[in-house]
Amino acid sequence: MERTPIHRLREFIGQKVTVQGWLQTLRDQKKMQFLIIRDRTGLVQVAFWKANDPALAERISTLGTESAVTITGTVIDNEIVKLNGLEIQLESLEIVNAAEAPVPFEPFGDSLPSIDFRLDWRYLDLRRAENLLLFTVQTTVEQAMREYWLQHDFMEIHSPKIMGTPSESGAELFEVAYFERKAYLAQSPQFYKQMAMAAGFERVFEIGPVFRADPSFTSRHMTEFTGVDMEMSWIDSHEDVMAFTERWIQYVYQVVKDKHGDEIREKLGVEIKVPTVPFPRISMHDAYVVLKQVGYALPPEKKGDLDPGGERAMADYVKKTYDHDFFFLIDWPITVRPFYHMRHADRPDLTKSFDLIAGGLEIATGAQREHRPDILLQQAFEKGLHQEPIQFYLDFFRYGCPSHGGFGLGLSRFMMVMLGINNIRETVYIFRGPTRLNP
RNA sequence: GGGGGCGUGGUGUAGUGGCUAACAUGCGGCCCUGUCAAGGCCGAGACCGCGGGUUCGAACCCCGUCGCUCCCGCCA
Repeated sequence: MERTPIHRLREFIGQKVTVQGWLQTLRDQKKMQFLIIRDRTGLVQVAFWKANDPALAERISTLGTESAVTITGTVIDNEIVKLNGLEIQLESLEIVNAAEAPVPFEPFGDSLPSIDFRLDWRYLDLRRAENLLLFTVQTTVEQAMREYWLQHDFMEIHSPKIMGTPSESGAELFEVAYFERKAYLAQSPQFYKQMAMAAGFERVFEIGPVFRADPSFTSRHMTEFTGVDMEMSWIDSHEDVMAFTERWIQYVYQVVKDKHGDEIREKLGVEIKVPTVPFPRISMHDAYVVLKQVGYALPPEKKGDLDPGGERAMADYVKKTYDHDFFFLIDWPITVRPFYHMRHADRPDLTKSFDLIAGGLEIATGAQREHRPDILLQQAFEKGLHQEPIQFYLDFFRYGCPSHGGFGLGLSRFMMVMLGINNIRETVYIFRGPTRLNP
């Protein structure tokens, strides 16, 4: 018999149905048993008169909560039932996979264990409605991102995650044994998406894993995460990249709001607010002026950069001044940016780059790239890089490479901001950190 | 790498020098004419992360250690 999802049961009043799901609650009384069954779409009460089949009643009595079961029965409209005013009168039940009792923790209890304990039992944690929603929304987010890109003539690429040479700094690379040699896990698809520009693809995107060997113990860092990257050709400046980015984000927010806005409000208490464009743009120079005005003292060693507190202070300022949750922090000094960022022609000390700050959190970094090989090489030397390891990259710019730029964005950070969740471990399917390799 | 905080039944907490370690939830048993955040009664379950010290006496104070967590650095 075909399975009926719980949220459609009302269409089957008076009919016999099969429901498959998890036993969330069992109320075992003298004459009757009530089972609350949950599937991905909702909850339903199942009622059973023990006298109808004492053997079955006995089996039900032994069921642990969270057991996976298949039940069949007749759907009854019953206004006495508080759960959606309907119930299933049980005819048969198959235990697909019994849950041991007790369960390590109660996913539907009043209080939740610490994040660390829940990560040990992540699959149970993921059964919670909030998590089901989060990853449903993430699916929509990625779909909307792709839709917008495809509507604007982007191509999807998949670049390798095993690299032969440390690309940028080398400090945060994981080393792996590669037959007789060493190899490295990619900490960004940066060079390869730029190669697509040299290849004449003109506009590309990639959603894929990136690895950072940073021993960071914060609520917003991971050693492996999903990077959302794009690169576009024939641009005049980083402004072209920002103009695309803000509309792309606006589109994603709109799709999520249309599709899940009510459920997000209901389950997470968050109102999805579609941002207006353009997002405010604030130069690093102006940010320093603002921070001085609002009395935020940056650590003295910060030269041309902001600390996380400074970013949050700027986010507050932008919220008050422009009523906006996003802003671009632009024109970063060359000292704090990588060698491949293009510099302003009239200000060789400033890069044509930006960070996207959302809700006070750094969620993306972008720039126009330097595509002129002689200047690029010179900038690499200035940063103390050696030519040989990056020669393959420098070669991209030798035989006709258009001007280009793009950004890299952290998917889980994006989800944190969109859904107002303050720990990245909650927004990633399975967390990887310096001391977390399981599950 | 630096700093702060926290480690008490399965889980979440209380207890901060006299503890026979408390409460909630979960678990087991019994009871209950349809429950619905079900309810009632009974029960099992922690030697208080680990090691050392102070003290007549330590879950509680001190030192070390491990784990977790948050912040800074770094960044998406």
